[in-house]
Amino acid sequence: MKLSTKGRYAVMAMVDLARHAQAKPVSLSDIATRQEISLSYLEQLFARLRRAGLVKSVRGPGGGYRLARGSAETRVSEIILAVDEPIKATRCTEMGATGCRADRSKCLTHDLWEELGNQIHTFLSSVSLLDVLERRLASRIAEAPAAAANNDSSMAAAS
Amino acid sequence: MKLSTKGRYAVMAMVDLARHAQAKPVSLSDIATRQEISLSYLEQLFARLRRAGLVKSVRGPGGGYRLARGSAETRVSEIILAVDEPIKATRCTEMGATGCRADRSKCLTHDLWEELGNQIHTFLSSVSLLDVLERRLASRIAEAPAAAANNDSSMAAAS
DNA sequence: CTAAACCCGAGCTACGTAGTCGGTTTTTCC
DNA sequence: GGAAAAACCGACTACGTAGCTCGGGTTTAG
Repeated sequence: MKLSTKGRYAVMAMVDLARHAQAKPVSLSDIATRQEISLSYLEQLFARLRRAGLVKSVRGPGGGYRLARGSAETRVSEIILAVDEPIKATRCTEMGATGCRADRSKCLTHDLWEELGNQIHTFLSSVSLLDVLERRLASRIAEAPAAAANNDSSMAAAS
Repeated sequence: MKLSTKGRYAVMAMVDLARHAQAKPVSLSDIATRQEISLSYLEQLFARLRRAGLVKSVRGPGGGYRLARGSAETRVSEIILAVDEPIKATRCTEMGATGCRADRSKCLTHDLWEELGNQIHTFLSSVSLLDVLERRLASRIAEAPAAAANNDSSMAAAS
């Protein structure tokens, strides 16, 4: 799961789309001005979102985009996966399975990154567009039991 | 929390260091050959790790590095924060607080990224070097209750 | 038939990662 | 004391790619 500004832009746009969903479809230029994202860049993002089946397009004047499903059925993880294609993750996966298993010690961290990926995906899968709109971001996740003593709090989302 | 290969290299090196911790300190060239990371690059990483107080150096022949604390007391999150300085996250933070609060609709996703950052940090804080060494990566985190229906499983760690 | 929208892909640019290089300083051991 | 092993330092660079622009289509309402 890649976490870039591209994915963030896509989510911003989709939230905007969900917010302004009405009878009429929403045009990209509306989203562009509201969210301050360039129109042509948005077009690229929505091309991918459409191919992924997350939105439907209506062409011609008065056209625009609609959510393919409801805002409660569209999860953030889907949006990010649609625009940021997955790419390779841990060094050993590039080496094609064998190299990794051959020298165990080299890939001690392998499980760690995989598990981290799972965590991120699980979280983002648990959040729908509607959740974001209504600011329902309950820490769905139980606090880690031990070890969470000090908080070097300088947090920031990944880029 | 930035998730780059730099951070991964640092964690790999620190796990290697924890694994080979003995009476003698571990030299970077040993780590370099075992983990296939260039020596000079490792030097840069360990300079930061040292400044962050995660390792101690011993100079001169037979010198090298030691963990400043035990492997059970060193958390993965600390390593990543030490080498990948935090950087800006959510666009509105760059705009300096006011801009964000002024137009609420623009920052609907703000809470989402912040919460995601918390999730990642919480997870990585819950894992110590010893945990990685012994492959104790229990899904410390409760499965998300609803919504986790489909698994579009193409996962990969962030880059 | 015109204009509003979507659609498409080629191309550009600035930035950060990942890495090199050449050197200095400390310290051990012969 | 001198050689050698290590940490230390900082400047420099190549390269990928994220992020964005441009210039054209194509569809369709009015």
